Amino acid sequence: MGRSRITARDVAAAAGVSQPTVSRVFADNARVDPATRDRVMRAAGDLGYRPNRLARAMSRGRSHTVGLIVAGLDNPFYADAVDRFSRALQARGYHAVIVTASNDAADLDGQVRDILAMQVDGLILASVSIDNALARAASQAGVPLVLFNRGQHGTDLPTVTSANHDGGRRAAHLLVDRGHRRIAHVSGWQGSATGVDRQRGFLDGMADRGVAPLACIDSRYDRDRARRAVHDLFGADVTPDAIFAGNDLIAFAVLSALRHDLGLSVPRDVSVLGYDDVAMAAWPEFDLTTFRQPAGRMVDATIGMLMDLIDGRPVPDRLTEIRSDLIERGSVRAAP
Amino acid sequence: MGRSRITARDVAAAAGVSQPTVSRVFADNARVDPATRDRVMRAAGDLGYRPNRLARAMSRGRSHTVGLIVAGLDNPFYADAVDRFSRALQARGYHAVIVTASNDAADLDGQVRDILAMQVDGLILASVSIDNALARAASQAGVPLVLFNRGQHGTDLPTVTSANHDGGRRAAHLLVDRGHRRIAHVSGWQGSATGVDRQRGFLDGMADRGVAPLACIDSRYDRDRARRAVHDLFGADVTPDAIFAGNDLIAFAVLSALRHDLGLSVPRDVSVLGYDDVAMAAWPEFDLTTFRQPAGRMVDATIGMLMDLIDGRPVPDRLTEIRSDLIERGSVRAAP
DNA sequence: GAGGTCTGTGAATACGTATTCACAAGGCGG
DNA sequence: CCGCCTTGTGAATACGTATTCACAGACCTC
Repeated sequence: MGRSRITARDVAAAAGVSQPTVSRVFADNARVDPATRDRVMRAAGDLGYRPNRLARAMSRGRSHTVGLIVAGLDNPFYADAVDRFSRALQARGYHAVIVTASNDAADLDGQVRDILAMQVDGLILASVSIDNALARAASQAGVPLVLFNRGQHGTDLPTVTSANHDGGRRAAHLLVDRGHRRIAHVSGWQGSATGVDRQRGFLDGMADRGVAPLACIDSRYDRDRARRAVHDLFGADVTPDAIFAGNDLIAFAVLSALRHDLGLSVPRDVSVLGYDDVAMAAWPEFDLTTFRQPAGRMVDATIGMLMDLIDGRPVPDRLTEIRSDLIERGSVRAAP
Repeated sequence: MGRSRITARDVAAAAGVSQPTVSRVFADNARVDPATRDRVMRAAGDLGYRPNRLARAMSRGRSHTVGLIVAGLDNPFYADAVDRFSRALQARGYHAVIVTASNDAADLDGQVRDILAMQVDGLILASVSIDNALARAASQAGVPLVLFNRGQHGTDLPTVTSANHDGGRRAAHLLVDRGHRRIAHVSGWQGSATGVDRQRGFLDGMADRGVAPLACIDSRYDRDRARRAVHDLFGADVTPDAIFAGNDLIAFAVLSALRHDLGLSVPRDVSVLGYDDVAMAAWPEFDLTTFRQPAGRMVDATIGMLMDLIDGRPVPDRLTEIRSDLIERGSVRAAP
């Protein structure tokens, strides 16, 4: 097991040049005699040399590495996002160091400081919010960060989300316009900006139409909690005829509870509306009407913003909100 | 934006000691006077110093970083595995550099060499198989690797999988024992060891019982292909009364096709058996009987094996197969 | 043909930490 | 009181690359 890595010095010796010349050949920005370059490239090929990225990072002060901190990988939306992030970064010569976090702020602090010690060039926080102390630590270290789909109220940290408030509002409009009057919201976690914004949008949208919402129940993005919420809703005197769910996974849980626990039919008895448009939403078991968060566009915007920050380019907008389009399937009834 | 990272030298100056002493305090294996240690720790705390992990890696020849190459993040089983891997590695002071790969060998080669240049201490290949040239490149670089759930026939690379052949065989036994005689297999990709082993096990299990399999169709882990396979099966003269699916995702596609395209009832008309036991299998829409691949145990075994290899400890078994237990739910009919 | 610019390369050094080596101070046994 | 061992620390150096600086030679201009 040869820990005998080939170094630029080895290549230099083989090609009859000095180590800096090898470095210049691989740097691509310095002028090298074509004949010399050929010799070096041939020697490098023969020896199987690849520049040590750690050493390069040390020397240039750029690791070409980005920290990707994500919670909720059990949600296919975020699994998909991680997939896209990693590909997008690779395409730009970067690599992602992945850290899976809980929503526990104490853990997160250590994890972020740990990953900052790895000299990442940037930080993406997906589905995770951070406090000001942490944001300051990152900015003090000169490491830019972008929040993905989990804005932070009361800060001006660069953020990419879908237009959650707008989506929530349009959800309310849609359900009212389809003739529903007893509309409940099984919301996302009210400790997350995503959950809060969608709920506020929903409430504003209801107010727009002059209809009082039946109830808002926090599911905390938990399937069991969502199921119990449905049971509670249907145990009351006035029962909903439509449910707006905080995201698709919640909507699936709501569908299960309605159909399998309560024996109700969707959308005949109750309409269900989701948010995200994960792949499963199109499966015939769910056939979920939902607002699509365009993961591809959101990831591209995030990467673009991060790269601008890393390279010191001005960032047009610190807050990018991408509109969610309604994907109409079969879980919300047609207009009466 | 201060690129002005605090270095050990700064801490040394503040504490009135030399840089190596600071290094010793943080190394934890060298003897330092308690009073000195206190002064250094205090200074480090005041300045917010954390050792630069890149420099540490350069100096020690250990990056405490592992490459995690994964395909199929759209399968919740692998999303869950990534989550577990990242947590398990963090718990041991390691970090994961994630690379999402397709099953295209040409891409993979570049990606692996790229990540080797990052001086990772080890490599985990999840749901990805590699050719011998690549394995040699890694071993030549002195970087151990472990295959997770995608063994490689004809090599002796360290591998952790579930007991796929055994599982396939028991799948056949179960279906025959439940009175089925027209059993089809909508298999996983026959370019993957996982898919091949489960199918071979299935065929051997059928032979054990003296029942001829109705058909084996390669779904390539693709939902549409699986759906077409079901259509084909039910377009033939003899139609199946049970289907063993290559994994849970395939089983879900099969269920959709049976119920929504063909109007059949499960398990009354057809039994469906899966493999993996992803979380969704327990949802009432699917209620899937399946073999559980214990992700936690498999990940632990993988990490354990990799750490042994990294630290130069002898590895008890290069091939770890973890038995899959049957999780009986409602998609396979009871004994007649 | 002298002075100037341009091109290509090597020597030296920086990046931040860990480690080896040397050394001073202190404790101890004889 | 001398030699020896132990303990704690600093000076020097290594890890592998990128970059700065200096310099040699080629080429050009007037």
